[in-house]
Amino acid sequence: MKKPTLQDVAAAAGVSYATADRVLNARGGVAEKSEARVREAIRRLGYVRDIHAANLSRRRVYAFRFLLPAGDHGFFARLRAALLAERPRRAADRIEIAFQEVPAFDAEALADALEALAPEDCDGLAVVAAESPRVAQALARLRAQGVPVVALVADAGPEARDFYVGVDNLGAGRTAGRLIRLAHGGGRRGLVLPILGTPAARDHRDRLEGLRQVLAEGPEPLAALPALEARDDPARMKALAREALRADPAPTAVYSMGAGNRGLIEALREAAPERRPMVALHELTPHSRKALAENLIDVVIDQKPAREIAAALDALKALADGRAIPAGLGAITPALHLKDNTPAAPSAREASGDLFA
Amino acid sequence: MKKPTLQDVAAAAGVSYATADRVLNARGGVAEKSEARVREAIRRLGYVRDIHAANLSRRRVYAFRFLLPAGDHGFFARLRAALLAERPRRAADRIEIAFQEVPAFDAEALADALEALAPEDCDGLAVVAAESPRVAQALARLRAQGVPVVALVADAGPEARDFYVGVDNLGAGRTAGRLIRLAHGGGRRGLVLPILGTPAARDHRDRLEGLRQVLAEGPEPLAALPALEARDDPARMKALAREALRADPAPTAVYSMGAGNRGLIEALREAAPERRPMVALHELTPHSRKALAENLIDVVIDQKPAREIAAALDALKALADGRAIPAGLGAITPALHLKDNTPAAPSAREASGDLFA
DNA sequence: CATGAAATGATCGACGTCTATCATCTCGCA
DNA sequence: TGCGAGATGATAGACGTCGATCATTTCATG
Repeated sequence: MKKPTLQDVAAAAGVSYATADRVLNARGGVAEKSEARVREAIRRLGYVRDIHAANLSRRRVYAFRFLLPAGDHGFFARLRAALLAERPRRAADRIEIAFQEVPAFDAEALADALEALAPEDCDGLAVVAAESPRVAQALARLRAQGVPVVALVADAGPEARDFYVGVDNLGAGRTAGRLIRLAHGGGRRGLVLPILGTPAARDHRDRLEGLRQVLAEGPEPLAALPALEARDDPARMKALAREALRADPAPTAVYSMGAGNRGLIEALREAAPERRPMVALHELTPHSRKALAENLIDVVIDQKPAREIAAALDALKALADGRAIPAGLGAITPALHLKDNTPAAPSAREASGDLFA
Repeated sequence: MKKPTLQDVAAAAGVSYATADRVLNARGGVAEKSEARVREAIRRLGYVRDIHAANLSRRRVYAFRFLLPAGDHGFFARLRAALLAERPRRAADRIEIAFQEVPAFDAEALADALEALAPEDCDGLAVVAAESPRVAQALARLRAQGVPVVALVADAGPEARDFYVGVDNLGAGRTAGRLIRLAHGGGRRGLVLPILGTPAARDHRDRLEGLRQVLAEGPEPLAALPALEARDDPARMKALAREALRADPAPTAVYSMGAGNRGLIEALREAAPERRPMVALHELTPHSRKALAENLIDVVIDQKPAREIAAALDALKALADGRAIPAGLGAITPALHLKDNTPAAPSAREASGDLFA
């Protein structure tokens, strides 16, 4: 009734432990016939290698490396904090997390960093990728050298990595559009103001596209203004938003799909509270939390960085162990937060990622 | 640089391995002075017991038992499917999941089942609890016998369990209210129809209370009809909903906080599609997915049963190992699904929980 | 039939911990 | 001074696997 060991498998296959081991660990030098009998015994007994005993024996620690964009604020800071928070927990499972910052939004710098990586000190790599030929090539080299690669948040293209963990940004944009439509129920007319960082960013483009799709749907399309480009800069955002909110006709809804929302929130706070537009924006930060609490905005769409980190680690572990990755692990569903379903803020220590304070 | 072993601790403390082991495993018979030195060495070296080596040595497998309400449909079926899906995955981590059904909504039957449990074949218990004296007492006995108890979905009271995993139903109801307010933007007047299973259910009561709080808030309260009691029965639900939708004035929003939504959806499908009310309901099922896709409803609030199961297992493991439970593990934030952010449906095999098909 | 390569068996010492046993040492106290 | 209880040390054998080494068997080939 208890779990069979490799010894049991060997006995069942009528071979020695050594031969069963040769098959299991693909050491070669086994006759086809014997190999078949061992595999059959494994199947029949439902043998599963005891990964923990194996790791103990071979003194294995999983060295996983994360390449994350630098940045002390906003989403990447949360991603980094989530990673550092996982570090001590995963240590108990022999997972050692190496963490390296690379310049944000810079495919060349990312490629440099990837090219500098040696496969021997890395059992798995998670990277906020970019769709660039050099990045793809650097990843191809690493994978050829046996390093599993997980793309995180931003994909490198289906061919360039083993697994992708991230949200569906088109779906996020469509969901924002859907919420905006909901807020224009009862046949109310509206004018939607989209704000993005830059159309050069793939995720922003996807969100905008999703928004437009839904606004254009159905018998009563909603009108949209041209998208503002705030370049993820709070000051610029504030100036643009202030002006746009004063325009006539005023927008009835605002969807900000990039960063720098602090500026937008300041502009909203200064504007007349009555008849403020419906506002949806991205990422749960101290500022957006506060804005929700103060009824300055309505919805925050969040990428759940902590979940993305956890999923990436689980995927890397599965890849390193040669196991199947559970279905749906990489498809992170963006969370919608309104005023009353916002999880408690992480403590200051966790948020800063400083676990040694 | 590598992780210290108990051998290292013993050497650093100037005692033998045997004494260090006596301290670590509280076997007694150690002088206070020695014990202090061992503890100090543990602290200084940052020693952490290698749980996997320890489990290997003592042939430990975690026997966790789940008591879930019976029922082939709806939420509990999803909870059960999620549990069975975790079973093979957790087996690799020496976690053995025993699973037992108890009659739903029956505190006495639950207490019977709990009283029948023997602590020796159970290293941890997760249970969809109820706030009843007998249940509390049965749980108290088990905990006194060293069995950690996690309440799942429905709490047993803060004193009666070690940990609670579940959603904040008041917050869920408030969020539904918030969405309904959002759908009545621009000063539109409205009439909200709440539907629950039974006011006897704590979660339904909490959701209703949350809804009412938010509807009553602010300078422009929204009116609500008396709550209908559908008793989680689709047929009854359909009849009640059909009648309510035809009333004059018709409701502008419907919030169904219980089960049996199939009936509500059928009633909506039969009603005039133009000017249908805004609809929010609970639990992502095949029916609610379909209704989202067909634009019959607007929002589905989901408890994320798979996440609740995973959190319960993680909590049980941490309790069994005497580790701290990560912050925020038990507080499941309910998910809001609109038409475009609904995760892919689990395959038929997964949904049925039948993994051997 | 001898030869050599390929296949197989047997076994050892790790890995870090647990459980157990037995021998030895250190005291206070009679 | 000697006794006994309590504290400590030393060590063995497991847990299931890995990575070796070395000896033995099998078998096609010349």
